[in-house]
Amino acid sequence: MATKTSTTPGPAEEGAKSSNMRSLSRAMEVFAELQRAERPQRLSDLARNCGMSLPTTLRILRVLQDFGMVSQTDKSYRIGPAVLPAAKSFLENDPLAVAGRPVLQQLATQTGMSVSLHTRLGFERILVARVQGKAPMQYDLPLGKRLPLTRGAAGKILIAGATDAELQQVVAAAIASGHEEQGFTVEELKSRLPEPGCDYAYSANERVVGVLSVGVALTNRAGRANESMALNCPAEATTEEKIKANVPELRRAASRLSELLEGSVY
Amino acid sequence: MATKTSTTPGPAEEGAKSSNMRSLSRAMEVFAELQRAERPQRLSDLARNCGMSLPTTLRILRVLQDFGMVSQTDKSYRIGPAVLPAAKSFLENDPLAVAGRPVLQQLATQTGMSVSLHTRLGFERILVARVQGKAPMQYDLPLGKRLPLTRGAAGKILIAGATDAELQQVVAAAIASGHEEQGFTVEELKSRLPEPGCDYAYSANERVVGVLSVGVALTNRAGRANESMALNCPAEATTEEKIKANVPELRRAASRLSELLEGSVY
DNA sequence: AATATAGTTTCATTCTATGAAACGCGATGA
DNA sequence: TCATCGCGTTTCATAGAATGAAACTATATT
Repeated sequence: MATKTSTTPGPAEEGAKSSNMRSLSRAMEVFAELQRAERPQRLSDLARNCGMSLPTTLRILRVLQDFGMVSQTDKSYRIGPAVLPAAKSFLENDPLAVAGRPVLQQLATQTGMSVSLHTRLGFERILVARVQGKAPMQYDLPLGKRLPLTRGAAGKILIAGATDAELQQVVAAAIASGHEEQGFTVEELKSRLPEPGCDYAYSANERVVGVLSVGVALTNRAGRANESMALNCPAEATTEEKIKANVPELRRAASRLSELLEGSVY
Repeated sequence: MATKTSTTPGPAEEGAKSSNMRSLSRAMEVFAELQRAERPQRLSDLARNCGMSLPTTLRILRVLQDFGMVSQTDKSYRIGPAVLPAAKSFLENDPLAVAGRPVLQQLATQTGMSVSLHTRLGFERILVARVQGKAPMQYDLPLGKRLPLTRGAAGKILIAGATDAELQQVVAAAIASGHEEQGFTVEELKSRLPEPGCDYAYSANERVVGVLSVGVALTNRAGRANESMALNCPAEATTEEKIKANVPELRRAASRLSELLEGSVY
């Protein structure tokens, strides 16, 4: 009764796997490109950035618009309202998001720290759930935020066992998304990652200055780790020692959630 | 300098406009179908409900999964985590959502009632923003909720000037989505709609028993009304007279928002 | 007004998307 | 244990959808 959950880490970013369903893949790239840039985009920008012809891009946009995935004002395009019901559906139906909330809540109460749950998507991670701790964590981290795999305990633990080839891609993506400087190398990244054999990651002032964190991966049996859970705390309220003392609790919560996910026969 | 904003009301639901980009249109239908059913879906269900062959449905799902729009556990599919960043992008960049929030906030403070902002999508409307009033409105109405056009002031005002042919489609969609009973007719619907010439709609106990509401449409110059704003209040805290007394304020807020939307040169 | 730039439509060609059929596989039941 | 069934997956030949060049229109810039 093996349960295999996956949101394939596949392309998700710049064209990679080609072949199947070309037009659909391209449409998804246009859609992704629209999100990447904060500002609304013009047709010609989208076409150029996605590397496709104007007519093709236009046709894609028109269909997406018909379904509300894209809206248009004058000549500029942006994400449309149909994504809201989709997000609602995800938050209400995805086992990770649903089962995760109470687990996070309990852990936050136990530890007094903020707890967050991330899913890997391509070469980034996405914040899927979060519960505030006692120390309020001023900086804002809303649901759906795209975060790097290269920084923060919750990111690093997801690439702890990765091959050099994959780390290379991770680094490239982090640079492309502006999370790392231009010259950032795999070697530098490796120096941050947990020692082999260590099942948790630690970070201090890595993604956000003044914040410490520890993170562990959820165990999707028979598959590369795809989700992670982390504790965050402002430096004023904790120390490396103290936050690491919570790793056993964190580990326990993560196992509990992993088991819940296996159990639910979706 | 006419500003034309549109999220085409087009298909969005059951296949309608066919022709262009068949594979993409079908993919969007699969995606929509996945949201419609709360429960995760099996491949064969999706294929049947969308009226397409198994191989085609499978190929579509695989591509959507590559981009995180869909996730799979064993043999069942559901909406994937990539919709969260998309929703975030919408909420942060869409002029309606962005400009709407402060306007709603102010109106809620002024009137003490809950204020909500909706966008038409296909033959439904979607809750895009909401601010609670003093009387807390117990029932939950989260962002992204799909609501009918046939009930509630915010819905009815969006079809106030519609043709019979269109009302017929609205009625069909409302029945299909379970918002209206099987035998519901266009005539019944018409009896609820505001009198011709009246620029606001009123409802009492229509969608939710014990709630009164008034709604007005935003004026996208040169286009069918696509967005609406409404005040809601529990019956204990107001009366038809009292809530209607707020219509001028509501109208004013809606105009203000409409102007903001025109102004922003996106 | 003239020019340049961006968007849109047309159309012939190519190759992708498609479903029928064959296959694999696990579950159910005899 | 074996046969049967249902569902998912792969293969493959074919139809027709997706594509980009080019022509055309609209909009901005000088």
